[in-house]
Amino acid sequence: MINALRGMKDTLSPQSETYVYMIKTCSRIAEQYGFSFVETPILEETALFKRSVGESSDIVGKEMYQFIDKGENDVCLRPEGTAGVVRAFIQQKYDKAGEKKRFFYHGPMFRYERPQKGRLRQFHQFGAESFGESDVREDATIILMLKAMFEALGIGFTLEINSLGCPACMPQYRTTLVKFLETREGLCEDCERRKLTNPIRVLDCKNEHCKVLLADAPLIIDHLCVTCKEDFTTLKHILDQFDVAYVVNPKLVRGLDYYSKTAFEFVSNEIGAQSAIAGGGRYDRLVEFLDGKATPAVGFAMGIERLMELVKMPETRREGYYIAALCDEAKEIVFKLVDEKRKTEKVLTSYASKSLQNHLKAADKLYVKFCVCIGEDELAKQSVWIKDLESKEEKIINMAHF
RNA sequence: GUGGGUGUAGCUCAGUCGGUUAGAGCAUCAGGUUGUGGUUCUGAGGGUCGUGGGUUCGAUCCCCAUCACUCACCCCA
Repeated sequence: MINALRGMKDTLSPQSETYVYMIKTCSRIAEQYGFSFVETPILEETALFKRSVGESSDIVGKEMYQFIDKGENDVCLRPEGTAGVVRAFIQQKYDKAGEKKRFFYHGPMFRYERPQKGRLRQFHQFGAESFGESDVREDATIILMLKAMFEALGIGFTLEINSLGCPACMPQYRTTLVKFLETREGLCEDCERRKLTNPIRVLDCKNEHCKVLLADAPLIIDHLCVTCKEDFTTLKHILDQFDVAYVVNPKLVRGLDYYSKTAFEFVSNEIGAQSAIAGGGRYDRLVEFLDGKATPAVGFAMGIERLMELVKMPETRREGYYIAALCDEAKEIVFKLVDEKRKTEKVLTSYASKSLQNHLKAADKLYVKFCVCIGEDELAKQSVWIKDLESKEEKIINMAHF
């Protein structure tokens, strides 16, 4: 027997109904916020992710499904969605046009990790990216949009925000931080490495000893330039105004290298250790990094599998018809009626002729609203017997009027 | 990559201090005097007890390995 690969899952009913419901709900809301659907390839040139996500990240460093294709191209399955959308944005020359563009996407992402609760090798994200808008109100809007999505889906969350600074203040802070780190002895191996590659990430270290050593580390939030500081204040102000509860987490850094300024994370405490349900922020320099014309941008991604078990689905109601034969002679007309009715309704059937009791049981189980049967009596009178399984009303109507 | 837990019927799980034909509930299918469901009754089908090796007269049970699933670390959505 051949099984699905490790960390890869089939999604069947009823989970698939939840999946579809989530995509529909989030897509609708994204459209209301002016975003349009974009579909980009799952397979991309490896360089795209090395340059965008960053070689210092674990995602690129050790989690990519990377291989050489038959044309000798170094390619990989996308580990996240932003890079592809940015690439498409630049390839369409939207950067040069200078228009504001807003996109949303959803689909599979791939990371070669050890699977656990809320972490798969092939998982799905819903995300959105906004290009050309540098106003911090866009950052706030994206957070409000996410809030609207979670509310529509009945999902509770806590929101953490931070500012990572911009080219005007971040490098300076970085130097300050590195100097501080030089004074600390006994950081873990990972942190020693990060010190050189991406010192900001050291702050996010989960190692208890490191936490102690870093307790009084300088924080970016205290070293922001005037603009960044003002923007962060505006963001907090808007969130207050719209009753979005949040906590400022000065040690919140995004795992991907391209973020700057606003960074945020939506967290749930109901789904195990992998508690981040959505994350995002501003990445004003990424378009440039990928050879486009400098374009401010902000976006987010949410993990669909992590949210699936939190979604509160609307109540399902009985729906559609079950049409079946009580005797072999009725089979032919039943088959015809089924096909006819399917032009306008959901119709289920049985190819076997069985007792009324059996058909009622089957219809009930399939959770349809109407059970329709045709037997000897109905054939003789050219009628159908129909029962509403909710109201229990039943009647016999002319076949032509069914 | 590292560590813990678990692998018995389609599903959820019992069980054998190592002993002959391995059980239950749910689900499925067939019936309950010839046309009335969701909460009835009866019966049936369905298992190489994850795989390979070892110990033993004998292993589903003990030991080793392996694979899978799962949770956590790490990382991240």
